[in-house]
Amino acid sequence: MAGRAAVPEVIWSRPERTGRGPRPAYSRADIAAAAVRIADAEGLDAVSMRRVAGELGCGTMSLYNYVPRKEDLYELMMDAVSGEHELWEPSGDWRADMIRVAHQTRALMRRHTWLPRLMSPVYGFSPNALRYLEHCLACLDPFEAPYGTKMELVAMVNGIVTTYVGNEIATVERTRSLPWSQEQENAARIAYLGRQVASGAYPRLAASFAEDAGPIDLESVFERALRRVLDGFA
Amino acid sequence: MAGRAAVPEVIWSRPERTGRGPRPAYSRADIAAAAVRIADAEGLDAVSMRRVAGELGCGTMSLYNYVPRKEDLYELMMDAVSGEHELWEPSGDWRADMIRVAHQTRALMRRHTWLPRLMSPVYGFSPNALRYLEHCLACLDPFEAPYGTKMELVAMVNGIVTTYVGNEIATVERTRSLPWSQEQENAARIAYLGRQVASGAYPRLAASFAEDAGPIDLESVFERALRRVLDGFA
DNA sequence: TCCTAGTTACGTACACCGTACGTAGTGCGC
DNA sequence: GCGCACTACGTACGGTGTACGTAACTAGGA
Repeated sequence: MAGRAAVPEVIWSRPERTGRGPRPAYSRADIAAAAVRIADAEGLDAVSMRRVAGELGCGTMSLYNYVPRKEDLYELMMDAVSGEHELWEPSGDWRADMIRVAHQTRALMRRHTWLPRLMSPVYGFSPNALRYLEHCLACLDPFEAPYGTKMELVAMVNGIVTTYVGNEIATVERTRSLPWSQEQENAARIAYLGRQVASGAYPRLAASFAEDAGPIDLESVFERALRRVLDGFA
Repeated sequence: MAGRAAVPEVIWSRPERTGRGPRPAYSRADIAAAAVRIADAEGLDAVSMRRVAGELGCGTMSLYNYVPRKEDLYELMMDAVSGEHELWEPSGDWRADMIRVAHQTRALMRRHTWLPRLMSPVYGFSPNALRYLEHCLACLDPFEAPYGTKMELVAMVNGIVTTYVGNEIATVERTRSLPWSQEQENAARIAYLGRQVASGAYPRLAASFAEDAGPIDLESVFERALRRVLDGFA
């Protein structure tokens, strides 16, 4: 009666090892690492129970001893990458610390491009997620406000990072399964947009199109967005 | 040679009707409406090619005459709900107008709970998406800034709405496919969180937990976040 | 010490998915 | 009026998550 609970169950409340029966061949960390490896290399859609089991070298259904549902596999993955956050002694300048947190999270997400798609408060309860949240709150110690407000700030920063990185990598991830390249895709969409805009139906869009802003630097767009949000809090 | 292009193709650049051959039995609007109806009622995962075809009353493969890939079905859905935005004559107060835009989008997303999951710049080229963007830019006419900045503002507002509504409905959507209710799920997670926090490993989290803030009102959390972002721009 | 109950391991099977391909019928443009 | 592009759609393939049944194993209680 390992899995199949008829009652809600957080995977983290299940002990990894109970003592009875044969010693499990893999740890949760092994499984998470295998799944993350696949997702990094071939995209989130390549992460199937069969594929992960294959990567581990066991039968497909054996995985279900460790992970009652595929959702929980995602949860293990999220916890594993949350563990990549390197924490530090808060500097005393909460604004600077939050900017550092945000940049680190952005780097994390660009390293694991499937992460924004999986981002959800549902995965906010894992050990490493709690550890990360506690660190954010520690950085916010000098920020005099109720914890409710601090939580809102953390949620906001995480939201911004997720949104921006998600947008940054959307076309990249999308064309992974398509028979043409990202450049071709972009060119086709720009061409179509140009035609629409030239129709005269969207004057301001046309003006925006005409305004030559030079090449856009994703990093600085992100930086500006982040600072504006923090300004809104101060 | 209707579908199956080896070259990138935006669905909107394909004419809905070419003239040759039998008159199509359904319009794109019909198809989008059917898909939206299913997604609203049973969740995005219930939207399959077979299911939509069944809803329309045609064979599964007939759908592929209208929609080369399932992705394009999503694109039709996104355009259809974008069309639900009701636009207005800008008031002259861009801040007020953007707040109104944001609230309307939030309502739209809460009406179609699958929308945040599908939100992506990839779908930003559809007719109704362009119409919506043009409207946002019109609202921002009094805001003196280059179009690049206005675009960043619109992206930011959309991002905030998506993030917040996405978080609001995450557990609701999640438990749709689970054998237990959302309330049970939440209770289980809170209970687990309580146990973790009580362990003493997360002092600030514990303090936050202890701080009785009363029931949280999602609407006002959203409102605060939105105003902070707009403040950051002004 | 032995027994047994709770585990691990995993093969088979089912219902569902997206969609490639082939075939038949239809009606517009030349 | 002919030809061809189009619509319609059945079949089939390789994939998915996972329910279920069975065999092997091992730690705890008698």
